[in-house]
Amino acid sequence: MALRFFNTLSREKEEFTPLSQGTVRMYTCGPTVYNYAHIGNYRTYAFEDLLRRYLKFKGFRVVQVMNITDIDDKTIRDSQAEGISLAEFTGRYTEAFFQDLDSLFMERAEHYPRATEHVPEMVAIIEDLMQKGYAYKGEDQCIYYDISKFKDYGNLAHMVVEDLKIGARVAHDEYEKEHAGDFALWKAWDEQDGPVFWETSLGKGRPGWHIECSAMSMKYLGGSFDIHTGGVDNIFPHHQNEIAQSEAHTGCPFVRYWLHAEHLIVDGRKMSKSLGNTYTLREVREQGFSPLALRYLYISSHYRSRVNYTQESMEASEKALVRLRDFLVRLSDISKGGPPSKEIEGLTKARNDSFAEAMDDDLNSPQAVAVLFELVREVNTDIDKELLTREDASRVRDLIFSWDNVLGLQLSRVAPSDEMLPHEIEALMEKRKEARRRRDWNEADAIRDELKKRGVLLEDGPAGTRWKKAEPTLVDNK
RNA sequence: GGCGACGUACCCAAGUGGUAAGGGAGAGGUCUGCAAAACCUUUAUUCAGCGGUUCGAAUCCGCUCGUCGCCUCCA
Repeated sequence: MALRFFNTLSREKEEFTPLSQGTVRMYTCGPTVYNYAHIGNYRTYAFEDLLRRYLKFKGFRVVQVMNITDIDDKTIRDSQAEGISLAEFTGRYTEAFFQDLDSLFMERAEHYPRATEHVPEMVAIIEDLMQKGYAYKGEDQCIYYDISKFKDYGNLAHMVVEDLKIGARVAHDEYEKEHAGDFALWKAWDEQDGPVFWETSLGKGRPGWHIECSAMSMKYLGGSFDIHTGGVDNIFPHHQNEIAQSEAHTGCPFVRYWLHAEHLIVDGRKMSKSLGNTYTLREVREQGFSPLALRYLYISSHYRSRVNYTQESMEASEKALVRLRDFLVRLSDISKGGPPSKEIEGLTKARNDSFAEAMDDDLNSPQAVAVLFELVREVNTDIDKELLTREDASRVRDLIFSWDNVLGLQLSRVAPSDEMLPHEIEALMEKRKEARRRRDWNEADAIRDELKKRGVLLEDGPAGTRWKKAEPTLVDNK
């Protein structure tokens, strides 16, 4: 089975092979730390997390770089509005960003370079671009990239430069550029920048936005690397500009596979400040949903489709997770001895093939999740028939854990039911057991209701009474 | 104006030529003192509409309707 990705460059699914065998180098556009990131941002980061996890599942070593944009118009503007330094301001949101990554159980990338720490690298590229004639200094002392010099400009976005409706969103006179499509590599200092500037050979000023990604990706990954990702809105102009800068600088192909994630929408509508529906992770929690349910929502639709965040879709996600967790608890309760069965061995192998087949096909995670649920139902049926031995259960559990290394739903951390309960809860359970023995159902049901109020749910089965917490707890046993 | 995407059940969502996955919700049933969990059955003769190609179309082509994205610093 071959791993295939939809490459924005060709608009086709292409078989994936890394430049150097066994290692994948990928650059993932990270946050601009001027605010708390919203659940739409995390949709893209979750896609990138899924990508890196699946590459590792396939046996690749992954070197992932995610930039932290800690200087741009917004960070400067908003830090000044608060009257604090740029570093203090961006530090706050950078920290919050990493906390959110942890809450969503995203793996850490290998590098998180900050733009402010790579200005010399950017300056070097800009100097080279000027020398080669791809860049010019405007009357305003800003340095611009001349897109007319780069013959393939528009190749990623599949746009013809002449067709661009100039000035659709930016005032013509905002910058003194030769062409409206030219973009700033270096912005000359002005009073609004306050203390934020670098004294360089290019003059006093600060870097433009696009150049940081070229400089930092190539520094950590080389002039040509395997994968570059981001949200669809970055295709043009950001990623197009990165190509123009990088390839003009190095003379070799910049990125081999461009992958872009579609946006998340809320209640069927685009997130926007005016609609007041740009939720942060904190707000998701305040609505009573867990970050893991959000993660489930993310992977339950394909990354190139829009995903719709609604009350209903989040409730469905929570319930789906409960079903998976209940299944794992059920597996761990199996004590039947005996040899492992050939049927379970065959089933797990077949399902693992289906899982990989789905993920190989451009990360079809909804299909992969469907395979997971099929397995759950099939094995549940076997458990009902008392066919499953402890060894079979262990095999199934191992398979699900290996999938979950990709999906990241923390199924291996589901609290086992032999966890210690507070004494008074245990006493109540014992009391109920007595009541049931006396067939005093009123008493037994009253105790069950009482425990439910305390967040403990009871399930009576043939092997005795099982309990679980209403709110799942995760244990750190990884 | 240019380029492009999408429209599958009550909701979410796979499926790109071989006869409609999966999750949630609803209904009925098995099990259970009851409940919960689990399992079984059930809910699209049909994939926005209309034509065409084909032995065969949700899948390919054309048109129509509808929703949406990008077109210069938004994930």
